[in-house]
Amino acid sequence: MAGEHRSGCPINLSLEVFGDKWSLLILRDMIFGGRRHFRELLNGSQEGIASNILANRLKTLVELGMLTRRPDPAHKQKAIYSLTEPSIALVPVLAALGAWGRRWLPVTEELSVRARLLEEGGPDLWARFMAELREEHLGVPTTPPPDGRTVRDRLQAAYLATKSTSA
Amino acid sequence: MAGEHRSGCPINLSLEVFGDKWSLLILRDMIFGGRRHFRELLNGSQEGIASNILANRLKTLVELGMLTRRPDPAHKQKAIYSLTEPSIALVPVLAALGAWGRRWLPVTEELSVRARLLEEGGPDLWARFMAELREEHLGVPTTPPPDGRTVRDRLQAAYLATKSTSA
DNA sequence: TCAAACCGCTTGCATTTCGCAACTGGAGAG
DNA sequence: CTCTCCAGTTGCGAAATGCAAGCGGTTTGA
Repeated sequence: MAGEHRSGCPINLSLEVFGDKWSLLILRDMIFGGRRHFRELLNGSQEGIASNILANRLKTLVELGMLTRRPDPAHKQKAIYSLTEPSIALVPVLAALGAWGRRWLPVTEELSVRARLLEEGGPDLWARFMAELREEHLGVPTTPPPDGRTVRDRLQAAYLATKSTSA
Repeated sequence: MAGEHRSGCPINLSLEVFGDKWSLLILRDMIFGGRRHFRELLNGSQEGIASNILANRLKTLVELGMLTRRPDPAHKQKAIYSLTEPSIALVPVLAALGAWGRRWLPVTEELSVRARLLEEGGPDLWARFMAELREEHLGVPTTPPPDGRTVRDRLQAAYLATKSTSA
């Protein structure tokens, strides 16, 4: 499975992990949307991923160590997907990518407000967000949110507020 | 050509631009390797891109506004590709991606030393590098390098030094 | 108790993209 | 005049993509 690499360049190796149109969107939905189950990822996808492609990407992301998969103890047929440290560490990459896309591409207001907040928050906000993800996905305890709301809640609230005013 | 977008999310739109295994490598070779011609990109590619794929990607990158193409006045059959402001603005994204890949993937020492310097240099170094790229590709004058060497020269020198010691 | 909805996928199949190798017409150099 | 270089192009088999339908099992709600 660990096939040959085209080169040992960090950018190339990164592209070998998520150099396709879907993998990074799945990670985005898990990171920012808090999705953990197959159906949540399938039905919640803004872009409409097909189930076979989702299944295939989840499998390879698990094989690559970007995700882990375990059965849901409360629901025998559900599987829970969790982020790993490498995928949590993508937060700054997603922030940079979101900032670039927001500046140069025809984004919609409501779907880019999260990117704006993440950009404005800077490395401190990213670190806080990553700590919350570690708690949620890896069980690593963190301090409670400074203002009582998690970073994801704040991003989500901003998204919903923008959506309602632009509707 | 400006077909439909799957969504207005900045991450998704970014992936629609370079969500494949080659486009970002071409931009990387132009940004860090200083390549401007088809043959330079074809023969200099660490990863061995095929000529039809290179031609196809250059065409779509031009159509998307990430590159411009013009004939070489000194050599009638040569074409010169130039970065545009959006592609120059990818420097922070490439820095973040390189830093991530360097930390989590099996990179080689010589091919990741550039990523390390870029990470250590931080936003100031990125801004300096982007100014040099604007001068080189867009004709926007900038101040001479503070220490007499361009950022790309410094990155390249570090790469060559690492390569010779690990050979 | 039993049907309906939901669970994570899998399968079949048509379309698109990828990628190798060979090749093209034209220009530059000696 | 010929050899090399130039930016691609063409043909074609292999692989990936994507749509729609289906699968065996589980949970839910009446």
